Amino acid sequence: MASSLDYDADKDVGLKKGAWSGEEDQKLIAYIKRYGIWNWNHMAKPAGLSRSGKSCRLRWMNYLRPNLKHGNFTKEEEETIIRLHRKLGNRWAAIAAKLHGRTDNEIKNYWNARLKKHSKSEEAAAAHSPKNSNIVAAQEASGGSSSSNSTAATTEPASSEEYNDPAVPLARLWSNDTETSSGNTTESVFDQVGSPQEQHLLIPVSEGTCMTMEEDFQETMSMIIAAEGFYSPYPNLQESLSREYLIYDLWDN
DNA sequence: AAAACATACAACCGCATCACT
DNA sequence: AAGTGATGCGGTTGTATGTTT
Repeated sequence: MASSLDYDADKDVGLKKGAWSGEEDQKLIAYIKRYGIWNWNHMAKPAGLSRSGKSCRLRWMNYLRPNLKHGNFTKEEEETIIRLHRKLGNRWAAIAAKLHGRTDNEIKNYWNARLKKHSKSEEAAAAHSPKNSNIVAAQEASGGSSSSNSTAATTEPASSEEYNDPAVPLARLWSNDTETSSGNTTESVFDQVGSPQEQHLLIPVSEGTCMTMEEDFQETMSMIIAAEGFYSPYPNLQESLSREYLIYDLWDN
């Protein structure tokens, strides 16, 4: 059975695929900030996105979610991954759970890159030491030895400061949020008015008046689009993120 | 300078599992 | 208990970017 989040692949040919634009990021963040996460399949449309729920979820979980770290892994993180992988195997989500701010996807990518690099050197090494495993080789390569000239760590582990830097802007986006550890916002309009299903996608906008979530969101977005001002955390997210700050200013006040 | 190759990472896909009715 | 929808996970692919030849 295809899951509901797979439906897009089969039916909704019109849905956009591929890399997310800054504008799309902006819409998704703004929408979640305002309404919270209630149903990925039904959130995309009112958020103004021609994306599948699955795509939205993935983008959120792997990139837009607050408190995510971006950038190179630290030595400590690297060692943790190796240790946990030895213990848990390819259970990336479980490993990610132990590394705050890192996603399973990121860890998986990192590990696979390492394994690829190591598989070659390991084959050579295997001639000398047949018992060597990928994990051991990876551990040795990343190990504390000063001569960790491992090919694996081409992405040389960054200092804490280094890897923190790129994450700052997104972290700032969410710095004033109340959220769960999983990154889901816990306070949304639904805390006051009930779930979207319950409210038939209607939210109160003033005394005695309601509008649909889509209308409300579009109205807010139009205000934001009209605004100016930039903050440029990521080169490719320049405009979107700057708009985000304006969004939060508007909504927080 | 340009082509070929390597690398990193974002995103997609299919399946498993969970939750609800 | 079975059916259905929603979510999560891991494997894989596509592509942008960097490096080498």
